[in-house]
Amino acid sequence: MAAKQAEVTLFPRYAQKPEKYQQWLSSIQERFQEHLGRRGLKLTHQREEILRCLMAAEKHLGVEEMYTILKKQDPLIGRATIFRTIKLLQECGLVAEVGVFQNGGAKFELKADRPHHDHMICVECGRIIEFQSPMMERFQDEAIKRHGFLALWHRHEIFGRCAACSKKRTGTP
Amino acid sequence: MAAKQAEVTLFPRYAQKPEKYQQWLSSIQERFQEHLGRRGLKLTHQREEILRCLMAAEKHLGVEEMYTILKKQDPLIGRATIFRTIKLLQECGLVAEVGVFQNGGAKFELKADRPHHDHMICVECGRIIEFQSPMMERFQDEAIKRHGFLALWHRHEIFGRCAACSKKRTGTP
DNA sequence: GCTAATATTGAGACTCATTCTCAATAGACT
DNA sequence: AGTCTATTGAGAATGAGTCTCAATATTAGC
Ligand SMILES: [Mn+2]
Ligand SMILES: [Mn+2]
Ligand SMILES: [Zn+2]
Ligand SMILES: [Zn+2]
Repeated sequence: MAAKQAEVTLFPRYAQKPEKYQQWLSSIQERFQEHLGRRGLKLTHQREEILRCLMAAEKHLGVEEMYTILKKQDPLIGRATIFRTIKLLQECGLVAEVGVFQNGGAKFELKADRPHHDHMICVECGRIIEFQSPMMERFQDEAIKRHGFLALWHRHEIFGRCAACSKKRTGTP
Repeated sequence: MAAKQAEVTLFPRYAQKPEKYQQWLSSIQERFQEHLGRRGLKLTHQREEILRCLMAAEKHLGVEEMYTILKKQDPLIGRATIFRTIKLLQECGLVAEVGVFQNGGAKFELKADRPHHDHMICVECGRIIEFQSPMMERFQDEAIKRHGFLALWHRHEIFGRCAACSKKRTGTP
């Protein structure tokens, strides 16, 4: 096969350290492989490429976007395979869904090794702002305990206008 | 028309005070009417019934459920009208969407005059637990400010197993 | 490397929530 | 009542996501 390495944009925190990046890359791939092994599933080129696509993209990707990207390398790839693979990646905690907004479909992001964060989504320009609030998480945990709930995952999304779009508004009434 | 009053289950907090309930009912209807008026829209029987349906039900309702309920009084009502009306009610802040979960469609709840709350959703039995955490909201607001974001609404849903379903599990490995 | 057993794939059919279209009708105003 | 609109419901259309199935790729064992 010896296909030329996909032209990935380096994840910013690894921009200056390609060795580290390679390490990170394989650690994640291993984690995926392990999950597959545990369930008697196989590692295929498609699954590898789909994971690579999510690792390379430094943003929240929709299935259609991934399809467009992946088709360049593998014109025969099918949407169904992307959906199926994303599901597998979610199962093993490598990928999270974000921003199931009214219009288009869901978006996904690589979650591996990234600290937990939530999202503010601009309804004007679609920008997704990531934010962290340890305090918020802490009181969330408290509420969960208070109700004897067993939390598996959560979704906290704030919809509104980003700073840029708010500014634009005030200029034109 | 003089149709017999819909057989509504009283909202619990008004169970002992029917006069207060009537008052609440009309205050909400007025608010809806006002919104319609402001946009040159008309108040129709269907719109009234749909709002009444949401007021009477004391839970989070899906469109299909509402359709079933409403058909009993008006066998000709159409799903499209329900969708359209819900959208109007959301616009004027009377109704909120909750728990767009993987499977079936969205659920809705009457929001008018109820204090803000978030949801824990049991992935086993579908139960929806409402909870409040002023502290959480407070730190959320802080994060919003920090990012210069203008929040319009938010969705904070925790998925997992409710206390009852957790208990059931521990009994059978 | 070759084979057998099994999982995977992609095309396209399918599902199902939501939206759209449009001709008939109902609401608001005078 | 009459006029001017907005609304309605039936059914078609859309679109994300899932399913089916025959062809193919992967893996483990030789
Ligand atoms: Mn994110
Ligand atoms: Mn609620
Ligand atoms: Zn914006
Ligand atoms: Zn439960």
